Amino acid sequence: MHGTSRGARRAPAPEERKLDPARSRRLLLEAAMDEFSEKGFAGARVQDIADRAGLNKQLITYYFGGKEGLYRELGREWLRREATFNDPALPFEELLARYLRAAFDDPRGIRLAIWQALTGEVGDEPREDLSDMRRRQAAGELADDLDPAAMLLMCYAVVSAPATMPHAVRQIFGIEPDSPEFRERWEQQLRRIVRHLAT
Amino acid sequence: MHGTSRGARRAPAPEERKLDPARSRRLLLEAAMDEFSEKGFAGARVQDIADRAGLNKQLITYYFGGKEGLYRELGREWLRREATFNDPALPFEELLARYLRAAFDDPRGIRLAIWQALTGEVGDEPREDLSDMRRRQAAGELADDLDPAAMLLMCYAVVSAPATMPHAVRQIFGIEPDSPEFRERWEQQLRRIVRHLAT
DNA sequence: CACGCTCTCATCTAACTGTTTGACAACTTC
DNA sequence: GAAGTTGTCAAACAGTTAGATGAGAGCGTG
Repeated sequence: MHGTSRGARRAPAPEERKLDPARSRRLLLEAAMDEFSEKGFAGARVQDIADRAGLNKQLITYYFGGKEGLYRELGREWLRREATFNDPALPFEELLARYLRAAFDDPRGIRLAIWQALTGEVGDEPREDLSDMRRRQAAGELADDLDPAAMLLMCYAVVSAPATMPHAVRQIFGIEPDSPEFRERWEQQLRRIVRHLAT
Repeated sequence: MHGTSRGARRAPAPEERKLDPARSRRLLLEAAMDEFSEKGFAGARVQDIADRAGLNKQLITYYFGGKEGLYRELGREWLRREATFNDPALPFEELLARYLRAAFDDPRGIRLAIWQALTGEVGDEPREDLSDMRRRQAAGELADDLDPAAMLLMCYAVVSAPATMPHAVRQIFGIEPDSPEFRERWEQQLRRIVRHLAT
């Protein structure tokens, strides 16, 4: 494209701008996250994404090269965010609770991941690091007869459960999966389960 | 093209009987289960279902009134099958293992359920019965401080996990979710977890 | 054999979807 | 302020899909 000769662009009108590429990109990505996490790739409509962003659908092609490009960009972006979470200093119980709350507050990432899993899309995510879990096991936070890998998968499963099987929540608990009551109850139970698995 | 009345149909499998409505229905349902569980409702193609069944796609309209009718029928059928499973005489650990093996042997039902959950379809499934779990808790199969409802949801989650998050399995365990190695390892770990939760 | 149910095949169409095209306004640069 | 670039939009386009229709073959039964 244009060479690096272009210096710092003139301050782009701090207040209100009619043409704001960065803003448009962001709006589209945000709208796409909503739509794709809600309906999946096949179910999502480019028109709906554009409508939600309040922009013309043609901009999806313009900025991302089409529906699929937008979808991929979304996956990449979310992967970046995902990485910065683990805190070795926290007790495992707290760490799990943190993940759980994040999942409740914004289930879109989880829904997107599940959809990718169901449609058999393979992301190039790196091998999961088990060293932290092993350390916790050595420190007595996890019983010796349990497999750190299995523990991790179980955690993924139970944190995602409210998002992936809301129908089961309604059936079993008789309350809405996103209600404060359920959030609290599920978190407390997970805490207890983790405690049981430490001994 | 078509003008010549083609009396020579392509060899219609001499020994196999044609014109068998029950068989056609079954073939279509089976093929539909494959396709829908694999690609979801929006992603599945009527043509593909017909191809897989080795039948004409028009029969889908003929027997089920269209794609959606077939989809609904599928949900109803699977619900019926699901019901007959619980065996109160079995130790909980064994019961869980049974569910797990069933899930491994045929993940289509689980995949379909997850897809329904993601797309927000509400089946009219009955309220889940917790009495058996309560009985087990009273009998000492589940620690007193744990919620039977939470236990049940956790079981659903961990049994479904290999089907709903195969990518996580590959990341964490480094093996294929449907490999015998993983099946065995996951079952053993779930058994141990259940044991931990009994005390 | 004639009749009705089962099934195949080819064709059509109506709707829908993602993308392309072209016009044009907003903005930058000189 | 003029020229050129970038951002945005509306309409047209091309591909796909589910479903309808009609002609007709296979097959059991009266």
